[in-house]
Amino acid sequence: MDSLCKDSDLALLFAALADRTRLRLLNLMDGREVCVCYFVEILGQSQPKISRHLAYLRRAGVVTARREGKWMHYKIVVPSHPGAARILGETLAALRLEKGMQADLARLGRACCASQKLSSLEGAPRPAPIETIACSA
Amino acid sequence: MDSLCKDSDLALLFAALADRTRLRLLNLMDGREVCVCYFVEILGQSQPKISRHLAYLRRAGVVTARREGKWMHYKIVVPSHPGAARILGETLAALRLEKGMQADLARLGRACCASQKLSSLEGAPRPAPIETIACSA
DNA sequence: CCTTTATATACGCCTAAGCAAATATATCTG
DNA sequence: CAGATATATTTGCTTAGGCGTATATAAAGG
Repeated sequence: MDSLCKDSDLALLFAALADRTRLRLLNLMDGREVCVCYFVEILGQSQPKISRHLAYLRRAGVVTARREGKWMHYKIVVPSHPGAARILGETLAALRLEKGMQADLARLGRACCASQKLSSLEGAPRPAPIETIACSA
Repeated sequence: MDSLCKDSDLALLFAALADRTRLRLLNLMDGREVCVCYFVEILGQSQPKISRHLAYLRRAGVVTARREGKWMHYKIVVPSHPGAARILGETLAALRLEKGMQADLARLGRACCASQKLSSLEGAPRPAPIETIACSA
């Protein structure tokens, strides 16, 4: 089931974070639950690729999925391991400072407001804010 | 030269941290410069394996090496990227809480004091404390 | 110089995991 | 039930990187 389960909890978390695409996904999920269709739209990458990375994050216990009709919503899970939670929080804080990550969030905002117009997102459920992740920053 | 250079600075750091052996090495280097012979002795793993992981950490910019005669000393480099520095600091703090990591440090202390007796470490240079890594914890 | 000691690198093997393209599944709608 | 839509998984290929073993390099000492 968990092909990427190495040994240390932390090593597992780090493996999940060691990919640019997954960092971009996590940044978009920082503080909100996001529908897969937005990831595809915003990252401009293939739907199977997005799904694969989301599956990886899910297997690593970093995110959870919730189905709502045809749509799947993903959000970040605060790790039970306190150290992991702090590291994830620091990671999200660091991502917030990156230009590219800010651009992704800006596109999310725009896609959200334009979801009635963008044919690709017509009727898609809007990203919903959730309780903010504990962040020591 | 940098076969593991992906794209994001952070993804590179996380890849370096995504291995149990490397986390053990970093834990041993937390706050001190350590000679390779101690790593081999304490982790109880083959010298080439230790060297390979140290090379990986060096290529990732997480540690630097210093030669002293026959011996090589490794120590942690505080990343110039502030976010990376915080994440590394949190990581080291989290490792300090792990039983296995504490056991490694205990063995380091013992190996250090017994280095005249342990034939494998006879004459090996002792680990030296250095300035502590910035740690937000 | 030749040997020993300490460390690094190369080689061969194997698995994890990245990608694109194709296909499967689940849900809604008519 | 038959599409259409949204998402997930499989397949096939390629590369990174883990491991053990063997070998290379660097320094020290006779």
